[in-house]
Amino acid sequence: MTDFPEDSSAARPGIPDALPPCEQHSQQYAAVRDAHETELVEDYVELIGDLLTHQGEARSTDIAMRMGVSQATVAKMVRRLNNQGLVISKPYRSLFLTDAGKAMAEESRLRHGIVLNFLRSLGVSDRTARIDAEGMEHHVSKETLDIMQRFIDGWARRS
Amino acid sequence: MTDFPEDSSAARPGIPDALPPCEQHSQQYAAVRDAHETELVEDYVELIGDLLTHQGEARSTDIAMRMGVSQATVAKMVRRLNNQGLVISKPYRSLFLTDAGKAMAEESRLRHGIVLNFLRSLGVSDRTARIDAEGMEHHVSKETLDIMQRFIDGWARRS
DNA sequence: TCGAAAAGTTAGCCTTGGCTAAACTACTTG
DNA sequence: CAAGTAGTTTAGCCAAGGCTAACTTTTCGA
Ligand SMILES: [Mn+2]
Ligand SMILES: [Mn+2]
Ligand SMILES: [Mn+2]
Ligand SMILES: [Mn+2]
Repeated sequence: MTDFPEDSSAARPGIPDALPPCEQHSQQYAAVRDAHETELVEDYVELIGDLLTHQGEARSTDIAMRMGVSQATVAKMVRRLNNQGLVISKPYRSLFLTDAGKAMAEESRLRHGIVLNFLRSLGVSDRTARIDAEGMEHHVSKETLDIMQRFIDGWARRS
Repeated sequence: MTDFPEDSSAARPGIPDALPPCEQHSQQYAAVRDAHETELVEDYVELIGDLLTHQGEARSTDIAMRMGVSQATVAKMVRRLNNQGLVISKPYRSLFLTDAGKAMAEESRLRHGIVLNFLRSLGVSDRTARIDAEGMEHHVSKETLDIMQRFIDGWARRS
């Protein structure tokens, strides 16, 4: 079908992929480092949004339980989220999201849901799909996400 | 088709996913933290293997260029890889892989290739597929990887 | 209502993975 | 074969993201 005529290092049967040009190659790793910088923040904000939706409040002890991390670790991260204007926290009270936080939470929730449902529609078990999606979601570009969404739609229509 | 009867929090049309049980949820994040611990090591070892294959030698200056990172950073990582018994390095000489290193390189290369070709076969452009695969590869379970491989096979037969 | 348990905070420690600067070794070329 | 350039190593700095321990505040039940 497609044969990637624009890229001489693309896959051809039997021929192992050559190394991509240096500059492109380093951009791949840079993109991963970038994703990892924002990843934790996205997961916290998404989780806070989910807790607010499903339990009505987001307490740091619940976050610590869900994240599998100490309360001290949560406290430190919450200060960061506060400084970044994503979360509103008053001492000894539950957390809330700023408008920016709500936007990030919603965007993350949507993206996470697409990746999760894409894996499910491929036939991956729910348990595994959840584990894989938790990490994969942060490394999926807009282009890939759109393709996943279309794939889910096609699968839903067909089933 | 499948309706995930075994999991009440699985996707149903219109109903937003509930939060998974606490213990399962924390395992998701733990799996991501685990993946990130081994991720860099895997990328270095895979890259060293690729350089040995495609250029005949793996010099730390080339690694630094490809990774988009300073030579000092590479030197520090190489010492770690040495201590972990993955790489053989003699002062001021190119690097080689131990048997354990070769095994890890090969496993990573295969996994990376499956994820990359899976994205390509979905219709993702080569450039984007390479970027996304570089991060996704570390978050793909055996179960998902097998499904991706079968998907590629089906696509290859069909095209 | 008051005292204990739960929740939240703070301080200080550690490892990882970046960086720059400076010193050292190896390679290349006139 | 002697510079000079390219490659490598080491030292020391920093931020992120974990942890434990000790403390403070809030919540709850007898
Ligand atoms: Mn995630
Ligand atoms: Mn790889
Ligand atoms: Mn990678
Ligand atoms: Mn990742």
